[in-house]
Amino acid sequence: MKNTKDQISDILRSSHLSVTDTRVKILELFMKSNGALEHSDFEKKLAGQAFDRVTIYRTLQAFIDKGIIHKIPTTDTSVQYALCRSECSAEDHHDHHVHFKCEECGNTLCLDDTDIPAIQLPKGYAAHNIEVVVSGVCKHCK
Amino acid sequence: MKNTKDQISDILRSSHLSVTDTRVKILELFMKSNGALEHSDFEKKLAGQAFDRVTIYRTLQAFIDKGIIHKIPTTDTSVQYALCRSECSAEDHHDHHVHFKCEECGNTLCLDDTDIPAIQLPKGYAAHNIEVVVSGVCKHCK
DNA sequence: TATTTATTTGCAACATTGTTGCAAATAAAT
DNA sequence: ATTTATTTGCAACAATGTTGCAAATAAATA
Repeated sequence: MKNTKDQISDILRSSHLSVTDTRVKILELFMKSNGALEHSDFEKKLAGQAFDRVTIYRTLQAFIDKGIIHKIPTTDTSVQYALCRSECSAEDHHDHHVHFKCEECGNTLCLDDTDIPAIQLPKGYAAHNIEVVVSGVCKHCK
Repeated sequence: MKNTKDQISDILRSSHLSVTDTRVKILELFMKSNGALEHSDFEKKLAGQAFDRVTIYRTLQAFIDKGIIHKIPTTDTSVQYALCRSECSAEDHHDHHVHFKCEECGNTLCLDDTDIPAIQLPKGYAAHNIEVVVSGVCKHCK
């Protein structure tokens, strides 16, 4: 059984990204976290550890480009990021699961086993991607 | 049949908001538009007409608070706003319709007649609100 | 392993977006 | 017409996101 560091190196290498401190650290945080993270979370969690704001932006963008993480839509100006499952690739982010935002703890979760139902669009509309974000109370807060 | 200005005054008054130039102008833009609008749209459309940035922020927030408009989630830092239908109120934004973002024209539309299907959440999760944003190609761009 | 090459990082500077307090202007109430 | 309450615009600030470039680091090569 591989340790986390090795897993992370593998993910980076298979995405053709060099293995650097920042990238390892950020992926570690994703793997430790049970929910989505946003940019400011990284600035907080990495505070004092001398990771530049700009580097965090660029790292997250690189992970998006390579299909390692995906964005979750929000109604505010924050951008939530979560790890993709293994099936995702750079070209095709098929994260066909529901996202859940808990109004109590504020956490956003990927409900990996909750499928997105088919939606009957009006005539003339073609769907490429469907995002579902449910808000409410999660099982830990109820 | 009432004209738009009168309709707008009615909406504002019934929400207990004073009828001011900025509010009328912004509601007009919403009524003219066939899709969602974001803050920067107003800065552009109202450019030269001496409406302060801050006033636009406060106007949009007031409209949200009164249930006149609602936000549509996005995966970027923009915030999209669209008119609510008459059934919405300050306490209850029940906009149970699907939102559609066209990848061609960039427009975001409310598909008012497309219902959001029921979603079976895992045990322990309680849903208060469900947001569905479909992206693809709209009927005008196909 | 040492050296070269390619990539990534941190810094500085800047652009954009969102917020707050307060006096002046405007709308509503009297 | 006057008073009262609300809204606006300005200034100043805070937070967030972007770009160019030299220095640092990782990967590739010898």
